Amino acid sequence: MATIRDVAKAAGVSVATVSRVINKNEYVNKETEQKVIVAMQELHYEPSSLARGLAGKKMNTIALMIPDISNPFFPGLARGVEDVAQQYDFNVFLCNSDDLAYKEKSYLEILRKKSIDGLIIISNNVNEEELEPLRMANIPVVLLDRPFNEQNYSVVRSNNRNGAIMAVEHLLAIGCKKIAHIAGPEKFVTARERRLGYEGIVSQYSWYTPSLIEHANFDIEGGKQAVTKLVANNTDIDGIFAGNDLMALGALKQLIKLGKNVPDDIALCGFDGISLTELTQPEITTIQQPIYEMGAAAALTLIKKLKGEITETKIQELDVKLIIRGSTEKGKKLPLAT
Amino acid sequence: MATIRDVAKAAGVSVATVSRVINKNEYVNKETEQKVIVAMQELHYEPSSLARGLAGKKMNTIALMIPDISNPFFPGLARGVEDVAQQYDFNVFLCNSDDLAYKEKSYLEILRKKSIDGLIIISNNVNEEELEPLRMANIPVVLLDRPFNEQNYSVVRSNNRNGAIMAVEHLLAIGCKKIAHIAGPEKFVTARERRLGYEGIVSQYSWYTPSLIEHANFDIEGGKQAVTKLVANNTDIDGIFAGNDLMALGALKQLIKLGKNVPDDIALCGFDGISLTELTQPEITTIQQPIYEMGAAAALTLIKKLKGEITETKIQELDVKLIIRGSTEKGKKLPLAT
DNA sequence: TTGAAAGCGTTACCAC
DNA sequence: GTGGTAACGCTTTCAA
Repeated sequence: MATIRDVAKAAGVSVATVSRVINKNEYVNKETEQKVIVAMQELHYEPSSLARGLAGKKMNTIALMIPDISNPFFPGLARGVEDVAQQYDFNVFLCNSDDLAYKEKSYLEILRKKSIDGLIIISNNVNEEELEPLRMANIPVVLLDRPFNEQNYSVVRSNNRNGAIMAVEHLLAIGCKKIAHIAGPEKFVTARERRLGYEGIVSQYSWYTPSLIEHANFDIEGGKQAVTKLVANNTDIDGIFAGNDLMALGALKQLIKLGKNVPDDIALCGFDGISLTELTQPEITTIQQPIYEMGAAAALTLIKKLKGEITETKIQELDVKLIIRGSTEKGKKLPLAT
Repeated sequence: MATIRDVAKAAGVSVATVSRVINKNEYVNKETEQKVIVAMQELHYEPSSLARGLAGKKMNTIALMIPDISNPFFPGLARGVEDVAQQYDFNVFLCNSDDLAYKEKSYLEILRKKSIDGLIIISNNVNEEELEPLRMANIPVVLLDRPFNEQNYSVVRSNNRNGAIMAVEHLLAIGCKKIAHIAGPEKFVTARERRLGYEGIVSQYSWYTPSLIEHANFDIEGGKQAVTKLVANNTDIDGIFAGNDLMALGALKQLIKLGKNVPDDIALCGFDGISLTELTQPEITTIQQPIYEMGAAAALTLIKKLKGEITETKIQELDVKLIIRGSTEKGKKLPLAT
């Protein structure tokens, strides 16, 4: 590997000059610049990121900390992040935390040691204090999807509460008379916001009782279990708003197993817009978050901060969208699955 | 951030000594060691990876180059890779190539500049020549899933041909009399191997004709299109072996749309074992690859190479497994979806 | 506009 | 066992 010295020698100039043409900051004589460029090409010179980093430059590396890339919600986000990063010549470290505080902490340390430039994080655990070392090290952080604090950090999230309202209103619009909600764990801001959206609407109705809310884990199994309980406790439910798509998927499975017709007996609406909801029979109506765009927006915000193009912290709340599919199209004839 | 100098000063020893206790290679007096350790803790000293890297040490960073993290096949692999990496204190760069040669090339350059220690790659494009620079730089490479060369690189893959044979034999065993195959693009080794496995079995039968093989893209749309053609050209097909699960998913959708009963009219078997196949109605029988384990094995191999615990290149061929589900359980009464 | 040289925080070699 | 110090490859300040 050729070094900057080799280039300098080959071009007959000083190391400093070569550095100047690499960084394009200071003025360099056009002719000298050409000589240097030629020398760089001939030697296939590639600056060492390490050395630049040590000398105080950015590494063009960010980290993306998510609970679990194998959860279908995250790959889209990750792709959005990585695409933008790629576009701006950044690389991204993938960090799976499993939403475990100790893994997150351990990563935060490592990332500092490795001189990453910035962090995009999705976490329920992390707080001001844990991020303090990054603040000290001047490493900007963007909170994605689940902000714990919207004052001191840039945040990218979607409008969960509105989405929930849209979901419930849609179920009402198609004629549902008693709508249950499968809520995610309360430790998720997103779960809380969606529950609040649901409650905001249904609490005006006389049929509403708190037992229409069933909490469950944000996964398929959670959806199944919740449905079982819900159906046992409330014989006349005719609509379910699931707090995320995975739970909706589980709910659908279980409803079919229990012999319920979806949507005619019970209509179902999910939240997230992951592609799995298009594969079921019937397909699942859902509140679509702009997942990819959220990742992309987070990455863009972070990179602009790193480049100094943004200094203030800002909140980006992206809009969600109701996607109507078979699971709420009552009375429509669907092709049989078996 | 405290540096090694600060620690040395605080402990009243030389920088070299501190370095020694950090690296635990050479002998250091127990007492001095203690002093140093105490000093490190008091100053919250954390060695800079950059500096270590510049000085010739490994960065404990590997790259994972895959086509697209949002393709459901890859997150499991990525998770396997990252888990093992995490366990050995490595970080992983996520690189989405979209299977595009120019993106791959660009990444290969960047990775070299950034002094990554090793690479795990899934690619149809990359070849000996393109990886030469890494070889020169002494950066080990592990080929995952789609080896282009099994001589000079360590390879982790699964037994595609066997899997295909298992799939076809299963379809025969449940009574299928005419089995078609939706094959992936020929540029994928995996697609070719599966097709060969299929042909190996069916070519012995009198009903076999090459028109039973339909090529399509490895995605849902591909599966749909292939089914349309297949059904149009071969009215008496009663079994389909899809070259991967995404195609099987599309195939199922289209079969239902065409009014076919799966499995009674046409049985269906996929390949990969991604979790989506459990969500459909009926659930899809598939040949399950140990996806997570493949990622984990690749990472383990790479890291062992980096640690010098392995020197030779080796091939790991993991076994696949037939998972029987509704799409091949003929005559079994399934709950209705609508 | 350019060059010399002092860092950046480690490691590793050579002395003692 | 331990210390001194060149070297890793670059950026940046200071002079010229």
